[in-house]
Amino acid sequence: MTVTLADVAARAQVSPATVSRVLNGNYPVAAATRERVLKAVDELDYVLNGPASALAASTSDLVGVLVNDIADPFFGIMASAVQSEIVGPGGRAGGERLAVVCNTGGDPERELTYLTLLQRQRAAAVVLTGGAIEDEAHVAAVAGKLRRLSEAGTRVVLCGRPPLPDTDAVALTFDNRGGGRELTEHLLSLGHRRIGYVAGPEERTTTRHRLEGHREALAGAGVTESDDLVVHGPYDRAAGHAATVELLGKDPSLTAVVAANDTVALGACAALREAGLRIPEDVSVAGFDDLPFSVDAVPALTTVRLPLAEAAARAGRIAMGREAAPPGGVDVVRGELAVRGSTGAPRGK
Amino acid sequence: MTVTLADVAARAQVSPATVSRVLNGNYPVAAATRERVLKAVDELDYVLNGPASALAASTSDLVGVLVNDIADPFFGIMASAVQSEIVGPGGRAGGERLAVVCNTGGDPERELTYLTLLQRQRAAAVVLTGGAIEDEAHVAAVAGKLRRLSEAGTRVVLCGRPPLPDTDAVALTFDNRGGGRELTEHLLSLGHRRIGYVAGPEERTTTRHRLEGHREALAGAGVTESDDLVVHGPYDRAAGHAATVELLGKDPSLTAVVAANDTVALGACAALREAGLRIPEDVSVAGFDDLPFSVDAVPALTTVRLPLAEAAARAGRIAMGREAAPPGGVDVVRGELAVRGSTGAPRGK
DNA sequence: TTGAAAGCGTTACCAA
DNA sequence: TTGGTAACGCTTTCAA
Repeated sequence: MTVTLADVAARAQVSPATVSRVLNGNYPVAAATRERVLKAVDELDYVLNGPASALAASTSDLVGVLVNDIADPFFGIMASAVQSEIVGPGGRAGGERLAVVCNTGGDPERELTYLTLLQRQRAAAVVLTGGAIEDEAHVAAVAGKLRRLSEAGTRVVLCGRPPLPDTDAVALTFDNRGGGRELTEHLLSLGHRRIGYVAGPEERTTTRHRLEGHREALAGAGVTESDDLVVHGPYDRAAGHAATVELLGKDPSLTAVVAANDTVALGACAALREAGLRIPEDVSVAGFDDLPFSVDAVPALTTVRLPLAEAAARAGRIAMGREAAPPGGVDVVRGELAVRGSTGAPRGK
Repeated sequence: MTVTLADVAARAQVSPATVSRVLNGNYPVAAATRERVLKAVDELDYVLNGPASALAASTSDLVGVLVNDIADPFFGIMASAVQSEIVGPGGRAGGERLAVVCNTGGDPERELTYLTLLQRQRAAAVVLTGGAIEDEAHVAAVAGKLRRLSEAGTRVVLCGRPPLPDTDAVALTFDNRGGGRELTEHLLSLGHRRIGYVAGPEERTTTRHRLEGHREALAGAGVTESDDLVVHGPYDRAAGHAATVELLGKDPSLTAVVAANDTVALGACAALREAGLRIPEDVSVAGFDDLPFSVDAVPALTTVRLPLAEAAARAGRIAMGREAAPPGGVDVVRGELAVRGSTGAPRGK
């Protein structure tokens, strides 16, 4: 029915072994022979059987990418950056790798399930993106799974979450605490004192670190007026909207809002507009990430840029072993502060 | 090294065949035996070897999802909807399917490459989402690939693009033309006459159909002032921004802008704001899709809602054969008009 | 540089 | 209901 390696071999008058070698390009093959094989492949319209190949070689050309929310552009960027970096060895011909994007929805169970599924597929690498859940049992479970994966030859990369000790997973982390601090320091330097903070979901590393940075900045400036202006919620627009409404209820006189994430920032902006407030004249909004649509969707948005795509790309390279893993298996991408537009000082009063 | 089916069989005192049956749940197995097997699986921490299983069964539990731009929330929604629908037969235990999201970037070559890669993986199904490229040679090439895939047992679904004759691919199409017409009719009914149109990339089915609907509406109303106010560009923010600037240059007095897509609409809004125009007081903006962030990011945005998630979910069901394919293999999701907020009539003048 | 052949871990058919 | 056992299609020593 379907064309197999043997068929190609027969037509090219060589052994199956030779065809395999040509296709994988990992062994010397005479030019003339290679020609003949390639011609046969073409004429027969032969497509390698991935599963068979994976079984024999005990590794597949699949790379798993776990994301918390695939509908969030943040993870779209991560996924596409990884995807563009995962060409494996084999160059032009057989270096094709396939990214399997797994949407965990931030759910611990699904995270584990997907890890098992990827283990089952004998994935070449697994990249876990975004903040991790801070539950001891779950962290241990994930670490265990990752250990098992590495043992089976799967390269593991953590991108945007803390390193996991006792694991040979490479970690690429963002400086969430530092970024959070700088963001709030910036607002403080503009004269803001009553700053609302829309935090991410509880028990998430990114949430905690960014918030800690915010609090450090406030403490450093001796500002206490904003201490109670913190509301937690999921990393989505609706939550940003709801949280901002709540903050305005708590303190209608606040002059700035920090959103723990850009998607959340858009929801915050919507809530402010609905309340009849102008951005940035009445209230300044600061988002954390640097999504393409945030740049001009909200003019004068103050952002702390995290070079996401680059970081994700590096994660991909590290996953594939094309770049030496950093000492200790940990690397940090420093947040870069970028202030745009005319984000204003608090309105006089 | 790694645990195999045989190990489990040995420990459970049964044959490998029986273990396989328990794991797949497709053959009757005595309750007591099943217990024993499951216990052994658990104790040994056994994980099925996907490639081996796929080789033997000549089908994998991978489902490919081709998207034009994974960083666009539109496709994120599609992908996650498909992902939540692809549980295969095998219920609780082994029904786990993995979605392989492939980012074509709208590039014909990559589309074909990914199709080959999925064929290589012996994917259980392939879902092609978003508008198709209107190049005869390319369409033929894709049709050929899809034919080959179906022959090999892969279910093929087209979601948001026209059906492919001579193919047993199920097509789920959006009524782009009708939606485009209604959108512009709505603006016309409000009194707008000079309406700019930011179209998608040329040679794309969605671009053409939506634009045709727009022109139908104009022609139907006998309006000719807007005939030259059409600019093409990619489906992204930057293009929406640039196109709007260009449109304003062509006709500074336009009172409405239709964007062929929500992402584009956001760029258009940004350009209008930069030009000092207010939305919707000075210029009304109408976006085509119904992305979560468009709803309140742009108050009073007029949108034609396409029930994306539902459509994608149905595509998943159809792909998996859980729902009868519609007669002729084609189904149409009708655009639904939703007018929100206070999208205004043109300013007096 | 090339060929022969032994796996790789499951599935599924045929018996029992 | 269960066991035995050929495939499945490729990779990879080992020899030549």
